[in-house]
Amino acid sequence: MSAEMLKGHLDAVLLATIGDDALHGYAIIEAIRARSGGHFDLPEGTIYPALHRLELAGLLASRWVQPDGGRKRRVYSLTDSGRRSLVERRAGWQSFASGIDLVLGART
Amino acid sequence: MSAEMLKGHLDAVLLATIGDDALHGYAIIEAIRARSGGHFDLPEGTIYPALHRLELAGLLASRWVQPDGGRKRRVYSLTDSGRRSLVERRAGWQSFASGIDLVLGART
DNA sequence: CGATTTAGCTTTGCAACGCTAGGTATGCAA
DNA sequence: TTGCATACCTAGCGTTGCAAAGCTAAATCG
Repeated sequence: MSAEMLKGHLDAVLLATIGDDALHGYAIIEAIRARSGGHFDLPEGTIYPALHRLELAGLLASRWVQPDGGRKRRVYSLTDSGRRSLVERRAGWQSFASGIDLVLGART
Repeated sequence: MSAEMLKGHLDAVLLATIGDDALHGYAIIEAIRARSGGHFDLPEGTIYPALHRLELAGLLASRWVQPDGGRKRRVYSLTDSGRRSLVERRAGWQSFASGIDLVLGART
């Protein structure tokens, strides 16, 4: 599932997944898979450009980390602006979802 | 609201709005506005191309109707394939929405 | 009657975005 | 040494919602 449905909601997913942690791209992919109950299994070509986009927009900050044994990772965390945006997007999602629910007559 | 969120869900909205009725484009726009509780106020440039797309895909059928007084309207109704697709899309939406809910930690 | 508003349909072209597909590089186990 | 998992990056494609513009016909109002 999840063909093109994600459009416009990926940013919220990323921001929420990172939350108060500091995660690198690969870990984010796994976290999304886990936390969505297997609903979302997003490819790298989706995640990495999106992270760059969010960093450019000032919602994420990144730094390179060299763990003991293992290769360098780029680790992302929310900026203040990102935290604010997450709150907005959560509300936006709920408003949107209730609108769709009404029209589809689902979850009434 | 609803900047680009609708991407990938418009077809379901249209199919569900038409349902067992036979509606023309303008009426569909108003019906969506009404049934969504004002959440969605979609412009014509969104609706009409989408209707054509769905007709081309065989999910909708259209015919021209000349009402007593008033100008000609193009009236759409679901085909069998469209009805089947609606069922799938409803399920798809619920699956998708519950995935997002899980990740966002909303509506838990 | 003329002017404006509302209903009703169409089309062109843009911008955004998720994804496919390809590539690079590192560490570890068989 | 082969292979796999980890980890990152990017060019380019296809879809899609939307803004903008235009057209026609009915209704409303001065």
